[in-house]
Amino acid sequence: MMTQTTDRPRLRAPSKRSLATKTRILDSAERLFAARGFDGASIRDIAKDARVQGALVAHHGGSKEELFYKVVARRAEELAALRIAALNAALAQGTPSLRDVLRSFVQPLFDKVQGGDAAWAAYGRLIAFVSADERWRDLARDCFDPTARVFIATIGGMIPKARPEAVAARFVFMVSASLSIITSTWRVQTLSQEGATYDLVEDLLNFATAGFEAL
Amino acid sequence: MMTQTTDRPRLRAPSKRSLATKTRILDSAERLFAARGFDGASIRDIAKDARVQGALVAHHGGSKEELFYKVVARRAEELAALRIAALNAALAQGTPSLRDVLRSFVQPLFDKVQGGDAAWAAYGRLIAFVSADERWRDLARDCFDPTARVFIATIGGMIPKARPEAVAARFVFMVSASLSIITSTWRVQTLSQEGATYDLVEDLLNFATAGFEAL
DNA sequence: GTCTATAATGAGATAGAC
DNA sequence: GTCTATCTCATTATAGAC
Repeated sequence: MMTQTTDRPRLRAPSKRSLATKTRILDSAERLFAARGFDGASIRDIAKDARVQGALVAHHGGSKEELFYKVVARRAEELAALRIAALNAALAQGTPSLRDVLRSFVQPLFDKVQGGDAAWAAYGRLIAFVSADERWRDLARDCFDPTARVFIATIGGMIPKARPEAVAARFVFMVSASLSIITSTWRVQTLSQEGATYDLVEDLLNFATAGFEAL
Repeated sequence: MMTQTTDRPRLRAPSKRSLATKTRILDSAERLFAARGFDGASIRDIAKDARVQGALVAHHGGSKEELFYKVVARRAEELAALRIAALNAALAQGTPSLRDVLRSFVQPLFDKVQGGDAAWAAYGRLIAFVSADERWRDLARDCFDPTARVFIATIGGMIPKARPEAVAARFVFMVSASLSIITSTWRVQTLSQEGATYDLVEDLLNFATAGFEAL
């Protein structure tokens, strides 16, 4: 997975220009992977989009698969930190509601996705791709499972009678439903024949909270 | 989209052998598209898997995109019929519960997917791909929206106070969660540290029914 | 309806100069 | 760290014989 073959530290830090190039490559890869999927986006397209020679993509990203990993991992840590911070803020209030806990998982991503940053919007679609395709099983485990475990443990503690598998299953259901907001908002609009915008995140929280409380 | 350029009927019916070949091609395409996605599966792989020359795939399937459409559409009609039949059976009993109505949508696919038929298992993954990628928007509309509308109307009739958009949104949440059973059962097992099998369909129905009833 | 053969393009990866 | 150039292979699609 790593480009470097030894564990020795690099001789010098990368230059500012190099870092900027690498960021541009990762940004382009993120956008194109999100738009066309892993196989649908080519290294050449990514290089062109980043205004860079093809060999540079290999230099900064390694193989195509390594590049995909780097793109997904890049924002995963920030997202995890936001979610854990939101959870801790909720827990600090004494006895948070189940809805507060679920919100602290769901809201940070949507704040980013709907916050006007196109890169985060792309990243949201990327998460949906990763979650829907067993091919990225290891990647999902590395990037998203640690946070999920914390939330599942917290939720389980709030519903002592519930079996752990039932909590985990409902959590996966909720995550999947939340990603459908990113991939399928158009579908909700088509099916309800409504053009108006509509706060799907609040609706998801209503739906999921009730689903958990039924335990 | 169609291979024929005119609407005139064909001069003669396809031979048995031709039909068998076409079926074999669609079966292989279904399996490989489900395993690797649209871009990940090549026409060559499909031809090889079907033990057929590449040109025959083009002859029976048209372009790669047309082939994908045909594969998805092939079982969509049967699935829709099973769902509508289950719904009508539930409605014939007088006043079915919301859970019964939701089950009549969800259960037919899982009966097929878990029924030991590998082709239907592949088709289930295919539906998950189609649902998660806006690229197949038109395909999803053509193949799955008519049935969805019937169910949304029925559910809406059972919860008169609910806004139509809220019902449609919850329906999309439920569909997405149900597809996560196909794509992410391994994830539930990993996150709950349980090796045991577990009836996720019943759990999904509990989750979704509570989510709808909260309206 | 089936096949061989091939056209035309694009893919990922890398060697080696600077 | 960057670039040019190129290798090798796979891709979809189609022409034309049978």
